[in-house]
Amino acid sequence: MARRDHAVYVISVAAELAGVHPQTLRIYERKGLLDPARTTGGSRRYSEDDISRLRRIAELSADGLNLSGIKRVMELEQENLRLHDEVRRLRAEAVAAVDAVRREQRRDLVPLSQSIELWRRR
Amino acid sequence: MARRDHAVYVISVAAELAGVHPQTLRIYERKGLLDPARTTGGSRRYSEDDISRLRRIAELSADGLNLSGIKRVMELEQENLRLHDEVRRLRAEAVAAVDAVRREQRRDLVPLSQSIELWRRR
DNA sequence: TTGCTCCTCACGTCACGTGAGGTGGC
DNA sequence: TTGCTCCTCACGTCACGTGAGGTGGC
Repeated sequence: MARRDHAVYVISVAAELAGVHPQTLRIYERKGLLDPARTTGGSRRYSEDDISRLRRIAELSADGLNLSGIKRVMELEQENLRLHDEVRRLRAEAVAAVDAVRREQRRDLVPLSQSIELWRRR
Repeated sequence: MARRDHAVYVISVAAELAGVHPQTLRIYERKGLLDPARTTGGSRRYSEDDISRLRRIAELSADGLNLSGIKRVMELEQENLRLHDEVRRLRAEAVAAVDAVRREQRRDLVPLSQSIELWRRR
């Protein structure tokens, strides 16, 4: 499987994979909806990530959103995903922190007989 | 100050406050962008919350989003706000949980002299 | 040369805002 | 009665997708 960020598809193939007109891809790019790589000759090359993004654009477009809306929605969805991850991370961290405190304090405890011994030798 | 969810504005006033045509408000409603209260006679009554929402709609519209996009964006913004709150709450909770464990374990500790006394009387 | 790419321009369609027109209740 | 509300319908404008037309490099 190719690296998802490896740009391999020319515009006609990308358009076919996304089910849209090649010219439409150029419009999306002009609107800032995606930014495919370019060959040294100046041709566009689309990655697997670009194709996913194109499919998401197609979905939102089918839902009736215009391009400004699609752009904003995809930004918000990304932010949203980041926040979901943050919540998951924080939940795990909270549990780990409590465990750590418990473990640390248990390490500080000493059996009574040993404490007495230490106290006598003081 | 009126309760923010208290519906007091008739459509002409709401339109004026939001800077749009009354007919536009009816379109927004049909599109599911907001849902003002109704009098028993069937007239719309807008609350302060509705006006805020209308202002946000006007902003997004000025940014070039169409109504489908505005709807989706406002839903995502709400979800986003909820997640931000969740993150803030979790951060506070994590600190509180660690403190609680520390405090609880400190309560379980007994001065050595007292421990010895207890041990002798056993 | 063939078939792609690049770009710009034009047209058709649709969404949406504005407004007119006719209705009914405070 | 006056001025609001309700609704539907029609028009103008704009966004966007499609396609044509002409160009240039593998």
